[in-house]
Amino acid sequence: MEIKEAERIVVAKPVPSRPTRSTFGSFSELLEGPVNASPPNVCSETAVMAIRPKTVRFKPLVNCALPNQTELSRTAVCNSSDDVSKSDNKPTVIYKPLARLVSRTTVSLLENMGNFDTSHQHTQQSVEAQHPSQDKQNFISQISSNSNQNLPPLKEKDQTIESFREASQNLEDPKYFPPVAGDRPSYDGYNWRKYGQKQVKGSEYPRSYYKCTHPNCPVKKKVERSFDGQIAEIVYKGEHNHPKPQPPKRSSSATQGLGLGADGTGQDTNNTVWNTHLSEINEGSDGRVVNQNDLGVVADSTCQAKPLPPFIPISTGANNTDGGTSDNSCGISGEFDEGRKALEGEDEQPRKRRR
DNA sequence: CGTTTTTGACCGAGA
DNA sequence: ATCTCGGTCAAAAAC
Repeated sequence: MEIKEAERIVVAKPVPSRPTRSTFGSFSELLEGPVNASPPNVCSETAVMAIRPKTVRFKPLVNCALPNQTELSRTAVCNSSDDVSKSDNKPTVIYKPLARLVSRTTVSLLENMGNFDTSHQHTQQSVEAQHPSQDKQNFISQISSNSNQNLPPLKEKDQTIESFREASQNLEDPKYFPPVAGDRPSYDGYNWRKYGQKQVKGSEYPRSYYKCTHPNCPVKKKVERSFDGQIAEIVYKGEHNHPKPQPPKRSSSATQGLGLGADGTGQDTNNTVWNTHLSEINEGSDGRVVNQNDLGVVADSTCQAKPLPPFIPISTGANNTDGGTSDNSCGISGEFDEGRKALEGEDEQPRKRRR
């Protein structure tokens, strides 16, 4: 692996140099540049295959984000979707929420670029490649399979999808960006307080630990984000013992940003919906892992129309088995939005979010 | 000024 | 008994 990393680095170098596009008007352009450029190269860069973004990336990499992203996208693109299909055959087993989802990042990037469809499948595969472990593969496979196949109509899922779609739409819409009520009130409708962050060994990205800010609420969640702020993985633990805090407003302007993404999910009606979800999720998804393939959907709608979604594995802690699922639904939508925002500019987010 | 985030240290579980 | 690792705590910093 190490060797590959080295290679990867080498490969990555070219990316930074890209900025030759002196005409970068904005950061977004910057992103697009590498991304757009990558596809073509990607194919040619079969070598990239060897390059595995899996490499652990440390915080300081912020500057490297673009390069890495590019890599990711490339890798994703390079990988053939065939493998993905293969993965379908694999048993649907789930697994520890081991962090490992590069795809997210890739997906997000793709989404931004609009090339999304081209790579998301690959992305999954890339993930596999990156993670040889069975569990992971299975996990991924499941995801991919789910995404490719149509998942059972889980309500939660639907909502998620909708929220994502909306979110995606919002993304496209410049208006969307308005930092939604800060980051705390996650779009999932709950308020979270970060109480820790750590670089987990197996995961590529740092893992953040959040607690629900509600007084007696034991719910916690772990979120792994790529540098670009995209959520690689979310794991919920526990169950909210309180209704969602009602966002101050979502009827008018602000509503667009927050409301759509999260609310579209049904937050306005939240509690009710949540409960529904709880039961639903528990049964349907085992109450453990929720694929966010739907994201892909979002991307799809946004970009081209391709069903393959990036997946974001969301896992709930064992506790959720009983009913913590509500968290899931919440978190999912919320996190996505966050991720999206992150896409816009992770660096700035923290600032914006805070007051 | 109050709240949240950051981040290193600490703790417990598992190997 | 020791080591590793994930999760949490809590002081300091940032907003």
